[in-house]
Amino acid sequence: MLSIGEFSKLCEVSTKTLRYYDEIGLITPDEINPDNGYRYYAVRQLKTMLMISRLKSYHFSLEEIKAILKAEPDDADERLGAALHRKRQDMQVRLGALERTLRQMNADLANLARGIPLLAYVDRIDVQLATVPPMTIASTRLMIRGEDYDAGYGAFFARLYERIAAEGLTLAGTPMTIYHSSEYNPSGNDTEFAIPVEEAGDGTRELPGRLCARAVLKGAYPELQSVYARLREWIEEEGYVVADAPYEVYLTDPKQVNDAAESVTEVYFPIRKN
Amino acid sequence: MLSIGEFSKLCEVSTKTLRYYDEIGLITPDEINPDNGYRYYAVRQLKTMLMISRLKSYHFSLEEIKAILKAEPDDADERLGAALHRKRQDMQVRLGALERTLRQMNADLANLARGIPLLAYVDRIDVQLATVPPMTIASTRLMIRGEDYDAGYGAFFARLYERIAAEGLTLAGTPMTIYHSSEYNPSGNDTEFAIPVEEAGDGTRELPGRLCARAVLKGAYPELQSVYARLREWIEEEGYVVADAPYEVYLTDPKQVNDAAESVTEVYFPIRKN
DNA sequence: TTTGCGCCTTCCCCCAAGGGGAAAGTCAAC
DNA sequence: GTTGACTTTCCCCTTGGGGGAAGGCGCAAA
Repeated sequence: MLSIGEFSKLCEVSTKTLRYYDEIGLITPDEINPDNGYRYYAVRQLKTMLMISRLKSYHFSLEEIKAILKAEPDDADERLGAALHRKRQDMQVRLGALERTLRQMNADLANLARGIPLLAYVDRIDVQLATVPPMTIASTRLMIRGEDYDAGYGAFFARLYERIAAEGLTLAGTPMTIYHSSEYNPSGNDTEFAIPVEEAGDGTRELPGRLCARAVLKGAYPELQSVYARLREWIEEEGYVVADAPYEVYLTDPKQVNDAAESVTEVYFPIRKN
Repeated sequence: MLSIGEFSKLCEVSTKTLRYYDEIGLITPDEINPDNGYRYYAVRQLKTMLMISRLKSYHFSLEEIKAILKAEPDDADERLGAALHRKRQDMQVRLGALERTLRQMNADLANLARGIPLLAYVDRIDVQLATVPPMTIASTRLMIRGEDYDAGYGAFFARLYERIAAEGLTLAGTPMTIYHSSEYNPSGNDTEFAIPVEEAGDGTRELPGRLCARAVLKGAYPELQSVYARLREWIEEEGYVVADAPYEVYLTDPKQVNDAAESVTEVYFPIRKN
């Protein structure tokens, strides 16, 4: 039997942590003195704690670790293997993200060294006034999360193309996305995926012709926010106000253009004079 | 002027987040209607928010971002550059740690695939009974954090060697560390760095001869905990109890052995029959 | 002008994974 | 028997917000 202090020292885990783990049921002392509440750990629990520490170093949450430890012996190894597999995927994704972040930081540091402010490029985004003619679009509208966007929009456009083909409609432009939400919500935003067509049909609607501010983005989508910022600056400078939901038009097919830096996207804000 | 909802949508940041940022003073609305408390953001604040988002993607804390944004214009770029530099270091360290973790996970997965439980090696750690003769040690004792250990112990042993040389003492063994703390505390533990010497002198003390359980670790220090676990198991099985603070003896010089896998460390637990 | 609906406000509680410290009880060694 | 070390519970704090309630506004349609 080891007191909490001894156990703590051997595991290199604070007593605070051990009490917390007891509280959440991750590892409960082998014995608790009913008179004074003192916790006593069995020596064999050192190995359990070793396992917990290792899984923690693999960035499992305590909840996940608990599930792994509670597995029945007959399928414990299997479940552990599966969990490790999944977590490895996870870690590889994180690693990739970290590497991209580092490249971005390096680019920013290089710019700074040459005396170029980080956001200087925003002011160089070109904005034009555009008169957009009325059009007919085939569209689906739903709530979608920002993170699911990348994975989802391919599928939505594919389904739209199918529907257009099934109805025998004629394509009249490249895909676009209309952002209807009045604010940003991480758990989902009101988004409309649309493709312009010649004829009206089932599941199509009319978009009126109108005046728009337009900017073109060549390159990665994460830069889209800066395009929005620049557009709003321009709109204010020129004395317009926003009249409707903004939309993006994808001039290049993301499936054809595998280098994100080569993709071309237009951003439109419907506007009117104030 | 943009309402909080509009601003939120343009920045792809929730209104909750914007109110929180206002609360902590990271970005406060350009104007607040004194009648109803409505927040209104200036269009030029979109660029500030863009900057915040970018710094957040670099894993700066909101507190750090605030400090960067509040810098006076004359040295803003300088401070930003310095902060980016530091954070890049940080990210590189994290990247390295993540890569090591992934390698460990791969090793574990390979073991599992061959049907070897992850902690099987613990049971194969060899423990012997050892009678340690009394010795004299030159030592310094202090509170040190687990994380500072790697960086610190080189320095402490270097100072001890200096002192031994200055006093003209004769070396009688390799460096060792005695762990006096009765529990593990992440903010610092009572640790004694010691080197055996032949003669008594200033800042030396006697270590009595005694019975010990000893195990040898070949390889990385992170495995030390498993050696502790195995030792305690052995001590219990054999009917002994721990009589004093455990200590480690470094048989190989960490400065000479650059491959951690080649290092050899002994772990001793002073014991007596129960 | 009223009504309705959507937007905005504050307020409070919640998450992970514990850390810090207080007040009180207990153990063990001298 | 006393002291000092150890342990207990309890409560508040951290980061970066999310969820939802209750109530106050604003703008457009009827």
